Amino acid sequence: MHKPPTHAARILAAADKLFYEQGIRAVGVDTIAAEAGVSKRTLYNYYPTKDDLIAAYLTARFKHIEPSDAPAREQILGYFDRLERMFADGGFRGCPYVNAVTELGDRKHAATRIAVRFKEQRLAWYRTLLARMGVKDPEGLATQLQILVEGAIASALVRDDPTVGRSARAAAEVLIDAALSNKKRKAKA
Amino acid sequence: MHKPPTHAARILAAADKLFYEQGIRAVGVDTIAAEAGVSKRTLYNYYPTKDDLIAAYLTARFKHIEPSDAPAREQILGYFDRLERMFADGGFRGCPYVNAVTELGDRKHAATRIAVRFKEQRLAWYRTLLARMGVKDPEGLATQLQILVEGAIASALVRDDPTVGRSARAAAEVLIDAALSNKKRKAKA
DNA sequence: CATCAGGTAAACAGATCGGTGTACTAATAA
DNA sequence: TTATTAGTACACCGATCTGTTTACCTGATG
Repeated sequence: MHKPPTHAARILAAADKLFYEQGIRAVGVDTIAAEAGVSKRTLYNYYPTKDDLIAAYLTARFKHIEPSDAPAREQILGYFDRLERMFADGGFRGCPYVNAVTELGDRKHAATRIAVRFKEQRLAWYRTLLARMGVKDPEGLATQLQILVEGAIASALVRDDPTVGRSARAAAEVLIDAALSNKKRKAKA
Repeated sequence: MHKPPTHAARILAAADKLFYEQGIRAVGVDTIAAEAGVSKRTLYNYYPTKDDLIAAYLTARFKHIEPSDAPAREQILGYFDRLERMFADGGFRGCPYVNAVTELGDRKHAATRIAVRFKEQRLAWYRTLLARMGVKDPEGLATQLQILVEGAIASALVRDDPTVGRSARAAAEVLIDAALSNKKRKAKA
């Protein structure tokens, strides 16, 4: 039973596609309405301003992840593998949250705040898994893993080369192993 | 003896300030002309299109660096220190090249190609220094260092927190040391 | 003095931007 | 049947965009 998508959903889908593929500032409201097959009036009925639509776009992209029961190290490295797959899929255009921050350039914009929260959520995910692994400084290493992820995204974008995902993954392994052997050494001392 | 800046230079300085602070798409040609204290006609006389001005903006930002005679490891870590200082300076808005790629979203745009060349130049710098240090895979580690730099930039931007520079530097140390101890181990074997 | 390159200010062109107002239509519920 | 709701098509608003045109000015050079 396929429920037909509501107007709001079609608008959001069109905004997601166009905003991500072409950029927030590059796409006009008329274009989104046309892509959604909806009159501009209806669009403005659901999303009173373009800023609201931008915020909804980023909110809808916000995929929460929770640490699973799988081994922490595998979960983290698997994340890098998924990254590389995203890079290889045609049409990769970078991180929508980082892109929104740079395109809008306004720290008080609702979209910027959503972006910050997204990155915080990701950071907490790394931190939880690293703490479970018993590394000495989960917060610091979580930040470093996040740096690797952001850097892989940016590098894949400007180089147009998905294999940086593998490089980032390898770096993550070295950092994690170093943090673990550190712990062992400390434990022995 | 202060030579008065030429019109072309004043226009470029205005473009640099406004493009970097507010974004390429967010700034109009009229605004740049006004900031430069120059008529719009004069601006278009020096830079026939906005795209030309964008390309000139990125070209002017292109600071070549050559490996110096200082110890390679110090040069690389010093680069991260300079990064952190840039983050802490008010008005940091990310990497102008990455920003241009995301804002323009056109791989054939002259500005995009300048961005790619810039990153290649940086990569070559790391590679040369790492090769001088005798690490096993200078190319791979250079990519990883570049990932750290890009990631630190993106993270500093969305977090609005300069200290990620330190985290990236620490990660770079771990990666470099691991690559060196690897080499020693191989040499001993 | 005459010329002319290089600058100015300002209007203009044509397109697009975010957002509204209006008049019409189709379906639904009282 | 009639009133209401939710949608459409489309013109319109003022602002802004890149880029051009026009008319004027000014200072150096012959």
